[in-house]
Amino acid sequence: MEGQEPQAVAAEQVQRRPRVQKNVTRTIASDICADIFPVGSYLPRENDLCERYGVSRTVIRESLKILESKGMVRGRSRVGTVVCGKDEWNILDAQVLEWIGERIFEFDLLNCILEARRAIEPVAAEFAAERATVQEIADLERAWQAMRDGERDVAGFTDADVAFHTCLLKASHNQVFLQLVGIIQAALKFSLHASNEAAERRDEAIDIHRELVEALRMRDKAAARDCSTRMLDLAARDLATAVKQHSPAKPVL
Amino acid sequence: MEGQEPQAVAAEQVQRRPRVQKNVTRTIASDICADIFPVGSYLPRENDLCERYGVSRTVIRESLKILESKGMVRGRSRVGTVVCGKDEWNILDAQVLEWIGERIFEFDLLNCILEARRAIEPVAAEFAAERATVQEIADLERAWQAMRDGERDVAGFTDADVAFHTCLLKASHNQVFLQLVGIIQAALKFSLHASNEAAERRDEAIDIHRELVEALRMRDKAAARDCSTRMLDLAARDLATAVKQHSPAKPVL
DNA sequence: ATTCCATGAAGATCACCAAGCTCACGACCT
DNA sequence: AGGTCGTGAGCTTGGTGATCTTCATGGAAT
Repeated sequence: MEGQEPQAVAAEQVQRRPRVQKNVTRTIASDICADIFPVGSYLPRENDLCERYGVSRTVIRESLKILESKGMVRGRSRVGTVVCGKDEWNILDAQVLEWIGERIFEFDLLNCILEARRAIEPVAAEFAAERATVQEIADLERAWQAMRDGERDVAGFTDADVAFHTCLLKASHNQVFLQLVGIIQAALKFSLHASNEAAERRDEAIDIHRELVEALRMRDKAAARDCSTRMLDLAARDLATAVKQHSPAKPVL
Repeated sequence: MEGQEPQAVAAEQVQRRPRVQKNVTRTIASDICADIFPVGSYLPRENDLCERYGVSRTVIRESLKILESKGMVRGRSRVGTVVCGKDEWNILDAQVLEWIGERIFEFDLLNCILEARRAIEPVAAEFAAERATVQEIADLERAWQAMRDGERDVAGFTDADVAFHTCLLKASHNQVFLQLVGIIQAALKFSLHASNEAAERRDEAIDIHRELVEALRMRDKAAARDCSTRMLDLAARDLATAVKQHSPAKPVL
C-alpha cells in the first residue's frame, strides 16, 4: 500500500529532513571506531573527505569540529586532523557512546561502567530515598510497570529498564549522577539483550525493581541501597554472559 | 564590502590569530552562561551573530555546532538556535566547565560534585590500591611533593592537587572514573582558593595525601578508602567556606 | 648546519542556492 | 458575519563551492 497523502509530497518518506550533517558526523565517527581511521593516524585531507562522503567541505569541517569537541580527533593547524587515543574520548558523552555502538565490547568499557555503577547507583538510590518527589516515585512506578508488561519484548524491556534507571538518577537530584545516564543506557543496552533467554532472571530483576520503588516510598535509605546493590549483582551476571557471547575470540592487548 | 581593517569591531578583543574559532566559541558560551542569552530564548540570527562577534557566518555556524554537540544549544532547522536548559548541558565536559568558570557557584553544582566525589573517589582509591603500577605511585608521590613545595603558592598548590587526584583516578584503571577528572578539577579550582587563609588545613590535607600514597604502596585498600574519605571531609569544609564567601546573596532558581 | 622559500593544507570569508518553518492574508465553509 | 483553513511570501538555517589567507613543513640554496 503506497500511502498517497494528497497534500504532502509524494514518495518521500525516508529522509524528510536532509540530515546530511548528522549522517556524515556519525559515519566518520563510526569509521573511526571501526579502525578505518586508526588511532594516531591522520585522516584524509578535508577535500578528500568531501569526495569520500560526497558532501561539501563545510559539512566536513563542521563534523570534524564536533568530533574534536568530543575528544575523538585533534585538528592540527595546516597539518591535518589526527585521531586521538580512545582514552581521550569523552566516553561519557551520549553521542559518542551511540557512535561506538556494539564496538563497546572492544573498549573494555562495560566492566568499567559496571564498577562505576556499583559506586554510584547505590548512593543515588539513597539520595533518591530522601529526596524523590511523589511525582518521581510515580514515574518510577510507571517505568517498572512498563518493564513488567514488556517482559516478552526485549527491546521494550530494555527501554523500560533504561527509563527506570534514568528516573532513579533524576530522583537523586544530583546533576552529576544524572549525566551518567548515558553510560548506564549503553551498559543496559548491550548487557541485557544477551540474557533474554534467562527469563527467570528477568523476573528476579523485576521483583528487585519493585522492591526499590517500595523502599523509596518508605524513605528507607538502607533498603534502597540494598536493592540497588542486588540489582547490580544481577547486571554483573548479565554482563558476564553478554561478554562471553559477544567475544568468542578474545583479542589480546 | 566591509573592508577587513585590522581594527575592525571593538566589541571583543577576539580578532586575531588563527584562534578566532576557539575564541568565538568560548565567547558565545560565556555569554550564554552570563545569561546574556537566557535559557529557553532564541539567540540572534546567524548573520547578526556574525556582526556581533565580527566573524564570518561559517565560524559562527561551527561554533554553534560545537555548542550544540555539548547540549548547550539546540539548532532548530530554519527557525533558530535556542539555549537549552542547564540540566541538558554536558556538565561533565571539561570545556563546558571551563566556560562556566566562576559561575559554577550559580549552578548548584559544587555540592553535587562533592556528593559524586564521595561516591566515587573512595572506590577509586580502593581500585588504585590494588591496581596502581609503581610508575603511577611514583607520579602520585611527585604530585604530592609539588603540593608540599607549592604550599605558599595558591595556584601551584591547586594545580598539584588536581594533578594528584588525576593520577589517582588514572591509577584506578577505570576509564569512567578517569573521565570525571574534569569535574574534580573544577571543584578543586573553585573550592580551594577560598580557603588559602587556613594554612593549617592545607597542612592537614598534605598529610592525608601522603598517607594515601603510603596506603597505595602497602596495597591497603581499607586505608586508601579511609584516606580518600577524610580528604573529602576536608573538601567539604573548604567548599562550605568557599560558598559562603562567594555568594553573599543567594540566588534562587 | 643554518636560512630561506615553495608548497600544501587548514583557517576563514563570501556569495549563492535549497528547503522548510512562520505568519499573515484572503477565501471558503458554517 | 465570523472563524477556520489553505496558500504563498518572506525569512532563516542547511548546504555548496570558489577564493583568499595563513603558516607548518620539508627541501633547496647558501
